[in-house]
Amino acid sequence: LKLKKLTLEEIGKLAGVSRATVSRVVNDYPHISPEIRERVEKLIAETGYQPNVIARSLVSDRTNIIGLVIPSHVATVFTDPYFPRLIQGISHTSNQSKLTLSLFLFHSREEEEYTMKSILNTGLIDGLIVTADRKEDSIIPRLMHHNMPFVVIGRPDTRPDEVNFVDTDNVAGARMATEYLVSLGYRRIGIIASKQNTAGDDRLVSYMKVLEQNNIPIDKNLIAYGDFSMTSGAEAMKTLYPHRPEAVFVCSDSMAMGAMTILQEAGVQVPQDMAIVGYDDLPPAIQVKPALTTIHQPIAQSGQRAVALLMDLINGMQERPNHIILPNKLIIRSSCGAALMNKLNDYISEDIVIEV
Amino acid sequence: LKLKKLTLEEIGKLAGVSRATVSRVVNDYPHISPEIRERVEKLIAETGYQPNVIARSLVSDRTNIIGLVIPSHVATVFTDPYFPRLIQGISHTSNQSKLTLSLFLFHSREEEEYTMKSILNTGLIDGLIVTADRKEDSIIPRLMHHNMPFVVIGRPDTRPDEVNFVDTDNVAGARMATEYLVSLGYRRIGIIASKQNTAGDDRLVSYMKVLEQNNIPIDKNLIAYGDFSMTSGAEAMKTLYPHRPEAVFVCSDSMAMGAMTILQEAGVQVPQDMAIVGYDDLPPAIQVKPALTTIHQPIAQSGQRAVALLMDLINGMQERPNHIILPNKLIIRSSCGAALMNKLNDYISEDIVIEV
DNA sequence: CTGAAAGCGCTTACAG
DNA sequence: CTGAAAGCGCTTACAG
Repeated sequence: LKLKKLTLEEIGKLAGVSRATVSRVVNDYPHISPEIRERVEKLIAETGYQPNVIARSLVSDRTNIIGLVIPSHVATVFTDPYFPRLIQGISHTSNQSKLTLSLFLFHSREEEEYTMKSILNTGLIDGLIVTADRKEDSIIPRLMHHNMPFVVIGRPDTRPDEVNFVDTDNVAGARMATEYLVSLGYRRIGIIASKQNTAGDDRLVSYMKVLEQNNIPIDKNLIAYGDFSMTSGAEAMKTLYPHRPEAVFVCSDSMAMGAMTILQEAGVQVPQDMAIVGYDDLPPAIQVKPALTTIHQPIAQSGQRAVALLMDLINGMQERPNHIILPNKLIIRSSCGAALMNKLNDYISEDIVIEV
Repeated sequence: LKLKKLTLEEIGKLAGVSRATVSRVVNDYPHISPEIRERVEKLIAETGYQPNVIARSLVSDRTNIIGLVIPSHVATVFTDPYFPRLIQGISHTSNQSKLTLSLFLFHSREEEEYTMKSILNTGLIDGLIVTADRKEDSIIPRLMHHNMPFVVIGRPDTRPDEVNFVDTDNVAGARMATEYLVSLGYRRIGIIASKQNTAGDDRLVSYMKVLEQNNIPIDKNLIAYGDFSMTSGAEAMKTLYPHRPEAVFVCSDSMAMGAMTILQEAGVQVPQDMAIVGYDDLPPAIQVKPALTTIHQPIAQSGQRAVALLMDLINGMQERPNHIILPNKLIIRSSCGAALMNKLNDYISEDIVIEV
């Protein structure tokens, strides 16, 4: 079916040289006579010849294909805008590095099992980027038994020390969020957290610490959990709302949007009646809520860094596990008072952006 | 760096047969003596041997890798939940068919140019799924000059007859949406449409036709356009709102959510003060708006059908271009009166779902 | 039913 | 600086 493509051999014949020489020209081998190089390059340009990457891979044992793995536990939240954002970052760096990105999205344990086996054994994939999940049967421990280079997005639950990962500074992010709300004068500050991953843990712990430091008692009625989906955010807000929080730190923008639909139905105005701080790096298209102050998590950048780190691993440029922690920013979209500004400036000013 | 993997040759040595025989066992060639087959299969199971797909591809000229191409013009709306949904469908069928899915997301024209050239010439990709765009420099006409099998998601703008595509029945969908609003008794029915693609065209034309058939004058002030993003939906609603529509058909759920934030700020209750019909197949996680009636577009299913069609093309099972048009459904989440029900039942009952 | 051999399109020591 | 040759790990006529 496929049309026959040109080969090195044929270019060589046309140029009157051997295929070895053409190969050397293609691969920028330095010691080639200028005339031959020119002749061959002209022919390549004219014919549009491009080397067969499969043949090349067979000899080099490198395909320049990397995989993004979304474990089956995570697939259920795959429609969250977090993932397109992550994919944008990964894809961008892959393109620049001339890597091909394959997407492995598993819809069941069996699919995951079968496909992972194939990924690990058939030689198609040079390395993997894996989104963290925390289930018992996580694929991360399993990956550690193989020699496939991989980078985790988010700090993995088990044995993070032994694994390469890229994460954002969730402790500092949640601290900024909570201190911001405290500095606005609120005392009854709720949280919609998550037990889904270590990011959720870090944010909850950091929130509690800030309350303690400010002598604000922790009220369990003001702590709810979601799974990062909009609906779970709405459900969580339903349980929080009866306890009359003045402010809520919602640990993802998607959950925040879900939470706000409940407030809307209840006739609660944000931020006048209740302050909300979200968390994520959703693109402008999603940020239609000027009322929503958020912690900006550089999702796309995480993807970029993950690809760069993975390339180092593939090239053997990395001895011990590397942990990249990217800083977050507080993005304030509504106006805020001078007292707040002073307090925040004292704190970590470069991490705070005011967009009014 | 990579550990040495087992080869056919080595399995053969262990089993005391030639690599040709092992190859035949692996590929289920029928005429093999039972003893040898059993011996080899046992060895394969014990060692976990899996054939090197690169070597296999080099001889078969097939990689079983398909690509999903998001043109650079479309990449800006890639964070819309439409894409994860589409990817879920494509990925699911790819996994089942033992195809590897590669994602080509272009951030600039140059990236698109460079990468498309490589896709078309290096032999890595067996076929492509392309999301439609309508710009002058669309990659679709270009693809037609090559012998790479491809399927378009959405009816392409130019020469659709010559191209394989999967689309949904936007004419029928928009008709259902508009007739639904008409049957509720509304006369001032607005639309937030889009000029981005043929789906937008079809929906707008169908909307206008239904109004005409019901002797409702078309008011240009009630027609606005967006680009499928939430913000554009919000912007569009800002221009519509001053003209006091009683109802608005918004041609995507994302735009509908954007539009509803404006209504919220204006204190307009949906559906009490204004009826809204959206369009898409967003997962339950996004559907936190019971107020929002929508046309259900089977996005994931489109992806599944596209993969199936693409496989046929790759296998040469398809002579002339195939156009798959999937039906939409009207999903009503708020209560509706008996008069409406009668009218809708007369119309196309199986396409209407009431979820109260 | 099974094996030796050719070949897929490259790369890369090795020789000259 | 260049070419002939070996080899990457498979598949598949061809012989037997």
